[in-house]
Amino acid sequence: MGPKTTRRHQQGEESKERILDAVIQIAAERGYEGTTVSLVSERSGLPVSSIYWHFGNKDELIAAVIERGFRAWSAEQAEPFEVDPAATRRELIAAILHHDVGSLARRHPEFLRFGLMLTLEQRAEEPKGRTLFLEARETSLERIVGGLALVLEAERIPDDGFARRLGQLIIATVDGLFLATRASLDLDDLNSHLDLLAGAIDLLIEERTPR
Amino acid sequence: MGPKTTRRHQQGEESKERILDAVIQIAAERGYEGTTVSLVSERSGLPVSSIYWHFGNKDELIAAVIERGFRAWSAEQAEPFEVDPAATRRELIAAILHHDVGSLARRHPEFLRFGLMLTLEQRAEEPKGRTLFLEARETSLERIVGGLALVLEAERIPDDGFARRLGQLIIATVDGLFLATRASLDLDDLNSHLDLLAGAIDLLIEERTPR
DNA sequence: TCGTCCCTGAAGCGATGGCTCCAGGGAATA
DNA sequence: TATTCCCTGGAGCCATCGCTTCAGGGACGA
Repeated sequence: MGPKTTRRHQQGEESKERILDAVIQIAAERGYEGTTVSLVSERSGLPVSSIYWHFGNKDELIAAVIERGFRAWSAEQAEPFEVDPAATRRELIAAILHHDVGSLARRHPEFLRFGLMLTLEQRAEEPKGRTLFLEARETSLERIVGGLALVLEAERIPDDGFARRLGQLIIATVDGLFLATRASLDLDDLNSHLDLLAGAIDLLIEERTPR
Repeated sequence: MGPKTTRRHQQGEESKERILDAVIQIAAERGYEGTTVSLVSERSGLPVSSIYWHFGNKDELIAAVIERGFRAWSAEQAEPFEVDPAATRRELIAAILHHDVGSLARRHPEFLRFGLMLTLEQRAEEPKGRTLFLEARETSLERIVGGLALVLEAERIPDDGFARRLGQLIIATVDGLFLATRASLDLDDLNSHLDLLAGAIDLLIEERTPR
């Protein structure tokens, strides 16, 4: 399975990375349709034939960049993330928000931006990259719902889909806040809005807590 | 100022409408770049030359469709909207949400969808339509902030930008929820999430109320 | 009935889209 | 040194892109 000519193979991997770097940059600016192979070639400094040699066609190229982005983000999510045991519930929720979704907006803005574009689009035949992004998003939802379910359980709140609804609300809000950074909101505002959101979620849970 | 040949002029207006109908349909599916004049011609049944005769070029065409969408939505927002005087604050907030922003998602989904695409995009020269959409969005924010400010005032909560932050949170959430309808959320869920959001806003205000 | 003006139809411009082909170059292996 | 295999370079295919041009057709006021 291993490559025969290591050195040469390594250079190929580097080329792939350079190409994908160019793709995510362009795609985040101009969307699927606006991402042209010749532009990718120009910005990456590699010839068109290399792009096709590595990725086969445009759809696979786009899919590859989504996959790489999701992998990078997943790796970060998997990092253990410690919380002060004395933290309030609200602080705990805020921590989840910042770690799980806020990080996406902060550390992989191009990935999220392009992913949201793909989400909005709809063409005759679904780009592979769109499917991948939606799956990634679903995975992320499950993660958040899992975290919320633990919180609800600790409060003895029966979870009849409540955690899921909260999770959907959270993801939606973060998406929307990120979108707003494309208009007039700046990144610092985004973080403070995340805290506001954490407060709102906390209060919604409080309201449901039996006593 | 009036048209000379009324009948012919009227037909021209109808053609314009048919063209814009085709544009918003295509643009909501495929974005700015994916909206080609020849496709618009095909779907509207009118020749390319008519499109250019009416709108001059592609950028103006896109701008016109955004403008029409915003006008339609504004007209609806301007409609008086009555609230039960006995309504709770939460119900009042929910009513504002449904009337001001929810209506956009429900009644002009293509407009919102395309607008969000434009918001995400960024090309060398900003399309006129994008600027228009962002202005529309700003107007809408002011409206909501105005409504919230009244609520805060009634509760004697000092408004040091709190209303604006809530407004931004609301718009972001609605955008995000709409986005989610492009993935897996259905429209009924959107409405129930709006109520959840109204509850969250209500609780955030409650928390700030001096007593 | 005539001329005017709004709009349409068809043809076609240069540029660019995705994609293919194929002759190599150059490191690794024999 | 000879051979193999990964990758690159560049020319070029055909379709379609945005956009333009211009000769009319048809309803109107005169």
